[in-house]
Amino acid sequence: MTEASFKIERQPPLAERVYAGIRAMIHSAAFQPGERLTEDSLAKRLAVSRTPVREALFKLESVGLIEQEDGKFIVPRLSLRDIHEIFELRRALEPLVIARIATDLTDADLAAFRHGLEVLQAAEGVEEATLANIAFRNLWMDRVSNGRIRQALARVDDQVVLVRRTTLNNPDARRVALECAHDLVEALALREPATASLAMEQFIDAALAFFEAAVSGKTAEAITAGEK
Amino acid sequence: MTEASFKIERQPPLAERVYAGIRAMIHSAAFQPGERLTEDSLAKRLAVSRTPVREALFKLESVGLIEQEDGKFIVPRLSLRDIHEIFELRRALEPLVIARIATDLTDADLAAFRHGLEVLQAAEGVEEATLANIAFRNLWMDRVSNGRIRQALARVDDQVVLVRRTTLNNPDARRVALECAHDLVEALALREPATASLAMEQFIDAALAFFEAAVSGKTAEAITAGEK
DNA sequence: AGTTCGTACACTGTATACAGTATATGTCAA
DNA sequence: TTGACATATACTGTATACAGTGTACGAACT
Repeated sequence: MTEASFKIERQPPLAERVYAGIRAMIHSAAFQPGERLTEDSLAKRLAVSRTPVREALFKLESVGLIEQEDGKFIVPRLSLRDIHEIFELRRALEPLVIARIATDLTDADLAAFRHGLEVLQAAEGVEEATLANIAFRNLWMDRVSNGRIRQALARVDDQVVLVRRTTLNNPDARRVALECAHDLVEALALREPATASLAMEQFIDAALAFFEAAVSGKTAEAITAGEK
Repeated sequence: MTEASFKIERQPPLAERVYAGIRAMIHSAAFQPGERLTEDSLAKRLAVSRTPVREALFKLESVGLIEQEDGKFIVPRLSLRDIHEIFELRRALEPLVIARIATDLTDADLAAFRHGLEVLQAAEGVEEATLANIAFRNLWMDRVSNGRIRQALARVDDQVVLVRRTTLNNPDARRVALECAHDLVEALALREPATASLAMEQFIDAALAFFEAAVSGKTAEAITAGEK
């Protein structure tokens, strides 16, 4: 038994890797908002057949990362209305789950949060800050015991990603996010559900405010997108 | 211009019809919980190729109507835990949206709700009651302006369907559901968000109670499923 | 009889071919 | 120049073929 033999890793289906690939492209803004994605071009670009690409596209659509219109797939232009929708859903779910987490929190969990916060504080530059943010977010999302709620959150998250980059470019936003995360951890430490819930609401509201500022203030393009 | 020419109705893709078909089968309990669904057999049964069936299966999986396990699709056995998860999500979203609806309610909306309630009262038998219930539910779900929340609700609904039949077989459950619907409409009539929200919570809690009773009291099979 | 190996079968994953449809381009006539 | 029509092009929808893999069943060996 010289070989590592515990994990029999079957490589994931091609469709899944394609999904991850396109998802990553969208995350890194490889496509223009509103750009059309055709099966053929993606298939050629990724050197696979249309079939897995097609499957990946449908899955991306079901998750909300792309939109379908008469069978044509396009990268969504998030309007201000879309952003409000997303944040309304976040406000419905996230304070609730964080309250639950605050109730069930173990000391180990708390330590993990404190560590996540430190990483967040230490992060420099956009890339690092983004990663730290995602890591911090995962910290509590992973602790949601209700799988269906976790899934709903993950979907929202996928959409948020579409605009996150915009926000985190702003140093002010990063600073505020850090403060909010700090407050959140404090609240968790108290193990008071109501306080934690409130902290999360403030976190979300702050994020929304920055998104709005970024959208309405930024470029003419972004503004017209908001009027859709 | 003798022909009706407004709506150019292109018939929906086969994959979508297959999706609807399998969905309907699941709703009408055509499969055993835990039963495996293979692409070939469904394709033959529906007289189409595997391709649209495959697409439909993936979509069904993404919606949560079936599960995937090592690439094999199976009809889920809902455990008690699953049911709790579903209802927790409902409790998070539905009171919130009904509060919003209560705020924005027009007189026409109210009339529609009153009519839906009458239909519900007039319904006799399981089939009719089920239909009336769905209709009533759609009444308020259609009035959710936030498309993303509506989508999240629709997903939950799809899962609820998996067990609804069990509950509505019970005349007591039907009676209580009617009462709850009545209270809900009353609350809406007052246009008091908080009252409506509360009424919805009671609606959900009552439904959960009946589900639990049905699962834990009913058959040995159902009980073991609950222990999963 | 039990265990192990091999073979057949059943399915999924992926590629590819073909058909139907919308869209763009160009040509001809008014 | 403009409008209508025809043709070409690009793409999706669906079917089918083929490969790889897990699984069940049976035979041979111990």
